Amino acid sequence: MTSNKAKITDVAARAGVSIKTVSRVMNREANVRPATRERVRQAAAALDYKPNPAARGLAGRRTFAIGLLYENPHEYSYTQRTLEGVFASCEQAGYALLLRPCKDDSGERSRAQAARDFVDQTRVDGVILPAPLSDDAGVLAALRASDTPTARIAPGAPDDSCCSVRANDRDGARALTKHLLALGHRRIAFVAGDPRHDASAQRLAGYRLGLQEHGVAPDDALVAQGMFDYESGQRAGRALLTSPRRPTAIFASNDEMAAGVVAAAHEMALAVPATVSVAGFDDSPIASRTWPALSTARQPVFAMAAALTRDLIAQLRGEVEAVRHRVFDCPLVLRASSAPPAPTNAERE
Amino acid sequence: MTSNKAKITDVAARAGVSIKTVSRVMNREANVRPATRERVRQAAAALDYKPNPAARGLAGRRTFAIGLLYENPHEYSYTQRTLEGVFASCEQAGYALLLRPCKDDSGERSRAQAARDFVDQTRVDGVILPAPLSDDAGVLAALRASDTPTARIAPGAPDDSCCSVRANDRDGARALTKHLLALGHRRIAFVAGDPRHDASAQRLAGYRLGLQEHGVAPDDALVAQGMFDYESGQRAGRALLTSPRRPTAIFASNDEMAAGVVAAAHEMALAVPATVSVAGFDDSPIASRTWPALSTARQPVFAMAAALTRDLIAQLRGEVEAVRHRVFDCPLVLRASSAPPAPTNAERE
DNA sequence: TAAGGTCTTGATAACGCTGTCATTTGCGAT
DNA sequence: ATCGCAAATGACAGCGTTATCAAGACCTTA
Repeated sequence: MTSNKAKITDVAARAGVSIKTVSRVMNREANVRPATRERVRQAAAALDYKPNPAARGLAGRRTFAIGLLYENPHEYSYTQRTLEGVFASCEQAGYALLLRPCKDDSGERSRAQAARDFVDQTRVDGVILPAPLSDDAGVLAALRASDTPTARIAPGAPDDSCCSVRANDRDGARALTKHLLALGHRRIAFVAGDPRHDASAQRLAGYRLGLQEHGVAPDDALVAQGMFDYESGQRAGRALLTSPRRPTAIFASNDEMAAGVVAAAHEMALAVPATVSVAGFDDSPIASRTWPALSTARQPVFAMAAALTRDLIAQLRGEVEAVRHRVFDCPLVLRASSAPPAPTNAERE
Repeated sequence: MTSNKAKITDVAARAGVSIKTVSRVMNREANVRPATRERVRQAAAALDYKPNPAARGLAGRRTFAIGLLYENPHEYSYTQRTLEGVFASCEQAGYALLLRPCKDDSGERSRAQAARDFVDQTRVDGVILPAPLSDDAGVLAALRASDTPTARIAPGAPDDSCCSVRANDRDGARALTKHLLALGHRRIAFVAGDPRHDASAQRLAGYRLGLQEHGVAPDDALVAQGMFDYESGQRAGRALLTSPRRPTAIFASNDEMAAGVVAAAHEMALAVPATVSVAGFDDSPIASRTWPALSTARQPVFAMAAALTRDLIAQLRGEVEAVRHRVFDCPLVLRASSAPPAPTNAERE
C-alpha cells in the first residue's frame, strides 16, 4: 500500500511538467495539450495523488464544500432523503458535504447566529436551506451578509438571489382532494401544517381549489390546524372525528399527521377506510407503515435536493446565467386508507 | 456589519502581539500570560476574528473535522439521531462534521473504496463508523491504512485500536423477554435481525437467556429471520402467525420489524395485544406510531453517539491513555402492544 | 548581585496548492 | 524560411495559519 502522501510536486516530476500544469489537469482547465493531460493523468493515478483540500482552499479561496443547514425536523426521513439527494450531487461534482443541525426551539436571532457561525467557521462555498429555514429572514440575511451563495428548498417567495426548488404542493393537494371527491366523499376535512412552512398554505389552497372545482362548499369547521407532527395530527383527528357532523374523509397535509389521524380513528374504534377515509402527503416511510397504508401524494425529495444542489454548484462554478427555480410534481400514490364513504342512512333506506 | 475578513495579523496588530501569540490564544495553548491572553481575546472578539480552517489545516496538518460514514439504514431516524449526537459533541469541541453516505448495495470492496476516497479527499481527522460498517473488515483496513483514528458504534469485536460504544442489547432483550414471561406468555416468538449487525446476535442471545432463566424450553420454530426492516418483519409475522401452534407473543428485535409484525396481525384480523402481544427494540419513532404503540427497549442513540464522539476527539487531542469501550443500558418502555395472553381453551373450561 | 532556570514571546520558514503573468511552443500564412 | 498569433507551459508569489527554535522577560536561589 503506497503511503498516500503524494503531492503535486511528485506528480509534476513524474510527468515531467510543472506543478501548474498538474494543477490545470486536476482542475479540468482548458488549454492543456491532450497528450500532456494524459501523461499527467497517468502520473497522478500511478501515485494515487489526491489534491490536499486545505491547500486548495487556501490558495483558491474556496473549500469545495457545501453546507446543509437544517432544523430538527418533525420527520426524520425527510431530512435524510434530502441529505442523500444533496450528497449525490456533491459527490458527482467532487464537493464535500458539511452538516449543521440547528435547534428549532431557538429563536430567529439564534438561528441567524448559527448560520453566521457555520459559514464563518467552515467557509463552505454554498449553503442549502430546507424549509422552514429557506424562509427564515435572519438566516437569509446572515448568509447574504457573508456573501455565501444559497439555494432554497420550498421557499415561500423565491427571488432571483437564490436558486430554489419546490414541490407542486398545491396541485398535489388538489389532486388528492379530487381523488376523495371522486370516491364520493363530500364532507372532507383538512389538517393544515406548520404555518412556518409555505407548503402548508399551498396544500391548503390546493384542497380548497379541489373542493371548489367540484362545486363543494368549503366549511371552516372541517379545517383543523396541525404542526406537521404526529401528535398534532392525532389531536386534530380526535377533534374532527368527535365533531357533531363527522367528516367521511380526512386529508392531513402530511403523512406524519395522517398517521396521527389513523391512530385517533383506532382509538375511537372507527374503521379506516370503511367509516372514515384518510389521506396524507409526502409518501414518507410512515405512509406505508400505518394500518391501513396511506393514500398520499409523493414528494420527490431526493430528486429535488439533487437537482437543487446541481444548480447551486453550477452557480458556484459560474456556469449559469440566471438562478433556476424548479417545480416538481407530486404524483398520487393510492393505498388502502381511502375508499368510497359508507352509505348514509338516507341512502340505505 | 464588519466585513468578516479579519485575519490573524489584524488581531495581532490590534492586540500588540505577534501572530504566534494570537495563534496560541486561539488554540488554548499554555504559557501565555493571562493579561496577554485577555488582550488577544478582546482584539479577536472586536474584529470578529474566525481562524481560516484551510490555513489551519494546511499549516497544522489536520482539519478539525470528523467524518461520519454510514450505510443506507433500514430506518432513517437511527442515522439521524446518531448524527445529532455526533454533531453535539463536534460543536462543543469546535470540530466540523462531514458526511459520507455509502450505498449498502455495493460490495465490501466498494465500501472499502468509498472509505478510502472519503478520507483521502476530505482528510478528516477521525471517522465515526455506525454498525454495520463498524464491523466491515475492508472499511476498517482502509481507515487503518490511511492512519485515520476511528470510533465504532456497536462493533461485534471491540479491540484496542478504536474506541467504541454499544448498547447492552443482550440485557435489554432479556429484560423484554422476561416482561413477556411475567405477563404469562410461554410461546414467545423472536424475529432476528440483520446478521451483519452484531446487535442481532446479542438480542437473540438475550431472548434465549431470558427464556432459559425462566425455565422455558427454547423452540427453534419460534425464531424467524428478519433483516431489521419493515417488510422482513411483516413476512416473519405472517409466517409466525399462521404456524400451527401460534405464539401468544412476538418479540421482534427492532421496532421496524415489530411494526411489520403488527401489520401482519392486522392483515389477519388478530387483535394486538388481545390475541398476540408484540414487542420491539430501540424505541424509535415508529414505536409510538403503530397501533397499538409498541412495548420496546430504549436504545439511547443520541447519548451513545455523543459520548463516542467525545472519546474520539479526546483521542485526537492526545488526551487519553487508552481507548474506551462504553456500554449503555436499554431501559424498557412499556406501551400498549403487550398484555397478558388470552386464556387458553383449557383454562377457560 | 549574579547565575540558572522557567515562563513568554516573536521571527521566520514551511504547509501544498492556485493565480498572475511572462515565456515558450506550435502552426498556418506569407 | 519567416512572421505573427494563439495555444501551451512554467516561474514565482502568495493564501493564512502553525511549527520550530531562538531570544527575551522574569523569578529563584545562592
